[in-house]
Amino acid sequence: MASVAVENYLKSMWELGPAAVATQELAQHLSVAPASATRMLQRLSERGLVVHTPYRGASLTAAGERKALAVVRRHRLLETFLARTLKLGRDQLHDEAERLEHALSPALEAAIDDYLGNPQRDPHGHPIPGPQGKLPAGSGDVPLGEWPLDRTAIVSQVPDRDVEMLAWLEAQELVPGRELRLVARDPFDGGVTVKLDGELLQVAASVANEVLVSSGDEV
Amino acid sequence: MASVAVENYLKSMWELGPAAVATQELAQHLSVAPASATRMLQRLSERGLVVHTPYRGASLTAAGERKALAVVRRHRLLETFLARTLKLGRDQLHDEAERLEHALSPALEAAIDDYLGNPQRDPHGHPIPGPQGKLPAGSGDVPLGEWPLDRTAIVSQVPDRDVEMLAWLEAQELVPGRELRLVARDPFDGGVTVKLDGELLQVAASVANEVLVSSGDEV
DNA sequence: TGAGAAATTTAGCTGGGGCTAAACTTTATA
DNA sequence: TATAAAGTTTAGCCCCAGCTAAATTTCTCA
Repeated sequence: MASVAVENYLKSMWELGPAAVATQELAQHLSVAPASATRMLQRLSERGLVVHTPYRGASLTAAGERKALAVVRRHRLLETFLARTLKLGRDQLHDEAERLEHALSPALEAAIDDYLGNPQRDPHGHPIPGPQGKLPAGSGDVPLGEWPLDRTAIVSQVPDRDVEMLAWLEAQELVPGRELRLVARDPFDGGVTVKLDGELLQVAASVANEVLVSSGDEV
Repeated sequence: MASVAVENYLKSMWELGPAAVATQELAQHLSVAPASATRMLQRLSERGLVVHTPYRGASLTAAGERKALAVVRRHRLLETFLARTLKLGRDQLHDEAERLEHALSPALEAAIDDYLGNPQRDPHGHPIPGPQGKLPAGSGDVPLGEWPLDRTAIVSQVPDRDVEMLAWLEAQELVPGRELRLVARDPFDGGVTVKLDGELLQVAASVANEVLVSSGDEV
């Protein structure tokens, strides 16, 4: 039903939401001209997937969000599937899933979910929406930069788009499941120093904002 | 580079070839109007992928065939991969691979090939073109209907599109690798009677033409 | 062999989804 | 608070790939 383009717009809207998304922001995220985004928002609006207030941005309707989450689910299931079967590195997963997510039938989606044992998180630690679009908790996850000093944390989520950052994180073994402790916070730019297995590591603010951690007490 | 539509046209051309393919035949195979096929043939001709003689049909150029075989390769690798990992039935494979084949990157194709150990045949027994588009032998395969009487044969290929026929074949366990013997041939319509594990089975001409067998002596 | 049937191509339309340039709002600043 | 800058939308264009109807070519058979 929904074309590849429509699915991508909805997914981007979801990723940039839930607050109203500016036309330009959306256009940049999708690498299209602002005028193209405007037109698509108008179409999505007609289809009831988006609420678009001219000059004020747009946000997903409930129906739009449902469709967006279906795409996100397929994406994350695919990443998990490719990692599990083919042992692809975390940095390869995103691009591959990005293409395949639009070609996955409901039957195949179900088969993959089944094969994987209904996973709750993908290899980046991102929660996988359920078949009806319900997102599992993941609520306790906070940016590494905001974690209190001297309390043990477990890395729960790393970014998936930024291959550079991902490679660096991988090299430091700063991956989901890793345990660490915050030993210092730079008061100006938000960079932090963490201790991993006794080793001290300097983490830039941009990275500390993208890496999420939790106490590890959750399911 | 090549759109989904272009890839599908090339694949159909290859499946219907190697003799010149009539516009109507192509159109039917792709479920489009004949006029649409004409226009696409003209475009493919401009791009040097096809030789089109107006009113006389078209055939693939070497470049076109290379691209077609790349699509076929992805299709058959995907079928093999899905069967191996997800245990999908032979009758589900085709449709799924049909969609995914257009979204497979070279890197992922290579990873799958590797994971599978460079398979030579897909689950239907169809030969998988190599990375450079070379087709493995499969030369000894002949239609079941043309096999000599009373000589042992091994089923080597079954159709992949016809879900009905595939289900029937599956039910009779007439699948690649199965051993059988021709005990009678209907002189009029080409139907045959085969013996499977001592059981006699009547096989209609339409089926006997689609199922390929060999002596099993090959690689 | 010549007329009708069948196949094919051309002409002209549709819609999706890009783009740039120009017009219009909103925001920011002097 | 007026005006310039920034953001957004409209207007008008492009290509792709489908469609139908009409024109053309080829085939067939009386």
